[in-house]
Amino acid sequence: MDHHALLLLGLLKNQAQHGYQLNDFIEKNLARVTNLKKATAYALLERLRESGLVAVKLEQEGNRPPRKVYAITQSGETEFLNLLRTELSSAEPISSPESTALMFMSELEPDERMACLNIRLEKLNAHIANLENIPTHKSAVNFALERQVVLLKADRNWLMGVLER
Amino acid sequence: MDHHALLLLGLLKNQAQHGYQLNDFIEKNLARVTNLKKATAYALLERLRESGLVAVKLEQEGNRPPRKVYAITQSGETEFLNLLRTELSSAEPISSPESTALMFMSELEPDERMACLNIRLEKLNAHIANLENIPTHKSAVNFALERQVVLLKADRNWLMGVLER
DNA sequence: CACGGAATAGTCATACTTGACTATGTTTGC
DNA sequence: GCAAACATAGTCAAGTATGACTATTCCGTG
Repeated sequence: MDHHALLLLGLLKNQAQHGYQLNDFIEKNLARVTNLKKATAYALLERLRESGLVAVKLEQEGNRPPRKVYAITQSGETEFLNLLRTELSSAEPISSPESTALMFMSELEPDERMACLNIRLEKLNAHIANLENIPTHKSAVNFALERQVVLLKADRNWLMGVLER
Repeated sequence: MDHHALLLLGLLKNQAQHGYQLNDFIEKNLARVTNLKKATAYALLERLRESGLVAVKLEQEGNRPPRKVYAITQSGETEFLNLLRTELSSAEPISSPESTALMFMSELEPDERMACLNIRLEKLNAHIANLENIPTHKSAVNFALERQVVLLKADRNWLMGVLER
């Protein structure tokens, strides 16, 4: 949850926004580096409000449905910095679901195993190509994307090595 | 959840076990490649039982508390292979909490930023050293650990590059 | 100017996860 | 020969996450 809160607080620190705006931005620009989902974001915003880390103001534009505009509060800013320091100093093991599958690889017949891993390789390559085609991204996201590419490439190269054995 | 189920089914396919045994093995040997927690495992075992993927038998040894011994069923084996194929073919973006922090790095003063990242670097190095000191691990876990080391090293090397800029 | 599709703005039931807790049995150092 | 530490075997309340769903408004095109 912490990193989700960090993300929302960070975006709100930059600019007060309503839920739709936040989610739209996340879906369109950050989907590759975060897995925060829409419903989760709304729920989290509500929790942040309860904790006093963000403040809500109702707003209506023309006949559009009314919006809740969220703004970061003073204690929200403090919490943001605390979370940022903590997360930036941390290094958790990288545990993607695939690690589990790799443990049991040998339970499949060689043919099938190779087939699955080749599909995986294609997907990794597609992800990488996709990321590298983004026109020099908004600088904030930059580092996260760069790291993502580095990790994906390391994963791909390792996988290619395994396929050769 | 899928990969958690895959892990439990895979362990049970190898040998019928009770909850404590499973959790003990996971904590002691797999903590570096999975994040399945004890309470989660017990809850998941119950769900697997409800779905008929595992069968339970009560057992008692001496005066010890009675145990529920879980064994994989026929349909459990089928499901295991399906999950294995799916996960082995998949390639999700690697989204660790740190990615979010990296996006907001620039919100910290340079000094503090460097300090945090250096702590992170130390932790990455410690993780790597730790993994490399494991005496050639049980072969099943092998690939997952190997990949973990590869990813951690890629992460570390990238971080060192960033620190130099 | 009507109609379909996209944008806006969420909600909700359900499922999943986990820190903290309970409770008994076994071993070990002194 | 007993108290403390450790192993065994879980449970539970509370917190989190999300796919599926609702409902209104706007806009472009025929």
